Amino acid sequence: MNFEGNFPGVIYLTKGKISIKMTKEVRVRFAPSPTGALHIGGVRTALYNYLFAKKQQGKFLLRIEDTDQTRFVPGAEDYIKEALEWIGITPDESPWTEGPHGPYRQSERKPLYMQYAMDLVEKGFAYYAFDTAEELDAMRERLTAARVVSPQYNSITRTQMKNSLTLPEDEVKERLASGEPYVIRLKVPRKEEIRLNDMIRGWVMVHSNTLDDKVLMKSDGMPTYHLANIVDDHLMGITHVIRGEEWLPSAPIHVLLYRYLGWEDSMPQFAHLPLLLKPDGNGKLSKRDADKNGFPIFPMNWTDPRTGDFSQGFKDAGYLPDAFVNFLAFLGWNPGDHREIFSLEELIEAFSVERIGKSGTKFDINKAKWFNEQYLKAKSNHDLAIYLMEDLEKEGIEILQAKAEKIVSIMKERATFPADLWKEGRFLLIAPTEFDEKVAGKKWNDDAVKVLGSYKELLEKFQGEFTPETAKSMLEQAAESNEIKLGKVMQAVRLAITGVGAGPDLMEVFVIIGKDELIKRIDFALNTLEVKAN
RNA sequence: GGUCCGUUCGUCUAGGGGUUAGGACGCAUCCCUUUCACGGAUGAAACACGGGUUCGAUUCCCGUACGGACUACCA
Repeated sequence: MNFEGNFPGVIYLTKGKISIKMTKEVRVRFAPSPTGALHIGGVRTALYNYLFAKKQQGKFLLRIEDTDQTRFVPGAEDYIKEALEWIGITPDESPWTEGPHGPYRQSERKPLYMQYAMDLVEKGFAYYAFDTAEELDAMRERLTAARVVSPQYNSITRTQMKNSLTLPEDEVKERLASGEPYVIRLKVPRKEEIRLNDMIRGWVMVHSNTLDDKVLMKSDGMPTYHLANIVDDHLMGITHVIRGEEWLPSAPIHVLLYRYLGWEDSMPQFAHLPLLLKPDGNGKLSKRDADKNGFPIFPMNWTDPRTGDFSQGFKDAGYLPDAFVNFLAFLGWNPGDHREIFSLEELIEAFSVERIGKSGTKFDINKAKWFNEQYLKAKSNHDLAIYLMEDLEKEGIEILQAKAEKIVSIMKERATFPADLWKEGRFLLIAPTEFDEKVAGKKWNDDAVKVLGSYKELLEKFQGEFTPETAKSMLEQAAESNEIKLGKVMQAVRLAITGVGAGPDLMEVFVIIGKDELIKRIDFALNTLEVKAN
């Protein structure tokens, strides 16, 4: 991290150890726009902000950036709230837990912004513009036709447009008084080198002649992102702005705004995060890629209220929140050692902006699955059993907690998602009605028929406690009495009982199924399967 | 096109002027085992290219290529 400028703290050297004491509380914000479901990239931005804040014992705020009323999507705000809740990060200040700097919804802060825009106009750093959309289009077309490389409203073109810089003062007043629509634009200086020290990228320099006169106040009286975010960050005491790389090109505008508003001394430090890229090929990760490759891109299910488009979320696909967070944290960051599994608490402890990478990160769903498996295996049988029982309930099946735990204990090694517990362990509770033909063709033979026949008899006579050990010894006995090696028929036995050729330890399976049911299944298999193999 | 950002195994990445370039996912093989899985072991697999600087560059500098972001009265 580069602490040039306004490092909000003091560095102490005690007993050879460097300790940093923050004299100014670290305050960061996540500022999504409620225009739809929260994209996974946005969730990661929120996570990194949170981790940074908590690591510094600072505050994490959530601010809703809803200055574009045309893009408002009902439900999006609740979605953001619930998504953050799901991954376990709670904002210290938000529209729902107001702090000292509210409101936390920009639409509710509307009356605040105009005075700052006016301040800029008065100081000569901004101006009124009356150009219509058509006039702007015409200007761009004219410039394109004249082979101007990048047509923009800037220090040159503004002299030919309708604004308070070109119009007589009286006319400007008149237009304003008559209620004619207008915007307020930033007057970007013609020749100036704008420098900014990004915590991730170091010094970034941009010449002002490549910047255009950004609209600050829209004709509907709402501020644009550029103005609102600076005003709010300043008013809310934000010390660090951690956001996506897509903001880097407009960061110089923001520096200019801090300067013109007279807030440069308390300007936050910027950190622009690398983008999340498509898994295949190139470009920013989008919902299209997710649909195409069959993986989620949103934290939770989302149905677009305008199109009715449904997207499955990570939560609903069976991802555990801890696993999801762990996976997300490693998309662009690493702790610098070889550890991989981190709880949220551990992530806070290990997190630092210095260890965030610079380059874009391709999205690999396999890694997410691997993390999920790790977390699933680490879960207690007790918790997983509750999950399993809920799944079973949907099919009208009720079992005891103890039995559910037993099932979970042998199934969780091979599950990626909690739902796999039941999906792949179905045969433990429901007898097969058909058999895997491939396995039957290869393994089902006369020997298997003989052994199973004997085994059935032994089971019927058996009185003691049915355990994996007794189940095994009887099966061995059944094989021996037919002078058949048990190993030769094991697969066939498994097939007869479970219907498939693979699964957990068979004796454990037998005990869960139970002696009586076992006998029924042997009968069914013996009556159904035809011997094709030898 | 312009501006800005980036480039280490297929992917996520560690590292950093002298290393057998390390780990993880995935893949392959083997071991464990009644099967599958788990676990363990092993293996294939990378410093974009060209110039400098240097005794030495993957590491520093400059170009080139490639990729990306931005280029709205959207955020």
